[in-house]
Amino acid sequence: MARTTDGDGTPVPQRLLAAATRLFADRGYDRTSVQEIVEAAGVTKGALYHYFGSKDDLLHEVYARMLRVQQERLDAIADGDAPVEQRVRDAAADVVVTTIDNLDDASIFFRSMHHLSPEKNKQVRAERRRYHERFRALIEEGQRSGVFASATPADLVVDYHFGSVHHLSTWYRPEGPLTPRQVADHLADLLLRALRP
Amino acid sequence: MARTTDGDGTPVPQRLLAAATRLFADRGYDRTSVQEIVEAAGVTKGALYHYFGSKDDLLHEVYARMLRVQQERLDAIADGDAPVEQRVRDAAADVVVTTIDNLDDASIFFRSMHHLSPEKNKQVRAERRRYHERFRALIEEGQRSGVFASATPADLVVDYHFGSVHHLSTWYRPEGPLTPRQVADHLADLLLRALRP
DNA sequence: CCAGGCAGACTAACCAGTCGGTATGTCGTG
DNA sequence: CACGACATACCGACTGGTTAGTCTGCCTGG
Repeated sequence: MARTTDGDGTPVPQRLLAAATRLFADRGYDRTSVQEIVEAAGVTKGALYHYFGSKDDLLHEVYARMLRVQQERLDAIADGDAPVEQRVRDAAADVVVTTIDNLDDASIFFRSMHHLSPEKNKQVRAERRRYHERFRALIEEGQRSGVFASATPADLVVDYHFGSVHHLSTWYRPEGPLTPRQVADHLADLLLRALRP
Repeated sequence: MARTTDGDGTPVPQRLLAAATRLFADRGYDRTSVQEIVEAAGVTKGALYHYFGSKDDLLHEVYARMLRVQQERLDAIADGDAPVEQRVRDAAADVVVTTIDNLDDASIFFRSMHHLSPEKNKQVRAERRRYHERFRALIEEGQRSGVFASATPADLVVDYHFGSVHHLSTWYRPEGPLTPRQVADHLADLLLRALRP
C-alpha cells in the first residue's frame, strides 16, 4: 500500500475534507475549484477522485458530519433524566456551542443546501427533520406538563431558536467580546424566558 | 428611442431584475447564467448589458431594493410616538411580514452576500449595520426605561430576532397553515415574552 | 438622419471529471 | 525467502462543455 499520509500525519481523505470545508466556507461551493482544494490539501485531482466520487460528495460529507454530531448530542441530552426545562436549556445551549465551534461547517450548511444533488439534498433534509422533531418533542413535553407556555406552536418555537443558531455564522466572531459559552447561555436564556408561562 | 417595453407593459430593466430575482432565489447566483436571465425576461444579452454593468450589478440591485424598503419601514415605526413596547412589537412583526412577502429577496439576501464584489459587499454591510443599530436602539430604549429586561445585551437580542427572520426563507411555505401575519404575531410575541422583566 | 435600444455571434477563460500511467505495498507459492 | 501477480494510492495532462462579457451592426422613433 502506498502513502496514505504525507508530510504531516493526517490521512489524505481527511486533509481533503478539511481543505474543502475551509474553502467552501470562505468563498462558497461554486467559487471553489477542485484544483484549489487539492492544492490546499497538497495532493492532486487523482487523489481526490480516488477517495470521493465527485465534488458534490465532498460537500455531502460536510453535511453528514455535522448532522451526525448534532443529532448524537441532542439525543444524549434529550434522553437524560433532568427536568424538561433543564433538558431544553441544555440542548438549546449545546447546539449554540457546537455551532460556534464549527462555524465553517455552519456557514456552509445554510448557504449550500441547493448545491447538493437532489437525492443528497433530500437525504439531508430528512435527517435535519429528525433533528427538528426531536427538539420539538422536547418543547411539546414542556408545554403539556405546563412548565412552558403553549401560546406559540412548538414548531415555530423550534424554528425561532434555530434561526438564531443559523444566524451565528453571519455575525459571531471569535475575537468578539463574548465566549461561545456566554453566547450559548444568553440564547438559551432568551428561549427559556420566551417560554415562561 | 426604441422599445423599452415589450409584449407586456413592464420596462425591460424591471423585467430583467424580476427574472434575475426569481432565478437567483431558485438556483442560486452562480447556478444562474446570464443567458437564462435574459431568456426569462424575453430579451438578449445586449439588453442586459445595456442597462446593467455586470451580472453582479443585478444582484446588488436586489440588495439595494430590499435594504431600502426595510429601512424605510423601520424608520417609520421607530419614529412613531407609540410606547417603546409597541414600537418594538410593530417593528419585529413588520419585518417578518415584509420578509415573507418578498421571500425570494430574503433567500437571496442571506445566501449570496459573498457573491457581491468586495466594495458592494462592504456597502451592503454598512447599510445593514444601520438597520441593525436602529433596531438595537429601540431595544436599549426599552431596557433603560425598565419595560424590558436587561439580562441580555441588546445586540444579542437583535441578532436573536433577525436570526429567526433570516431563517424564514428556509422553512416558510405560503401553502402552510400560518398566514404571514400569524407568523409575524407569533415571532413578535416570542421576542416580547423573552424581553419581559 | 441620428442616437438610444437592442440583437446575437463571438471570445477568452475556466473547470469538473477522465484516463492512462507509475510507484509502492501485500500475498500466495514454490 | 525470492518472485511474480495483483491491488491500492496517487499523478497530471487532457477533454468537452459552459460562461461572463464584448462588439458590430440593425432598427426605430423623434
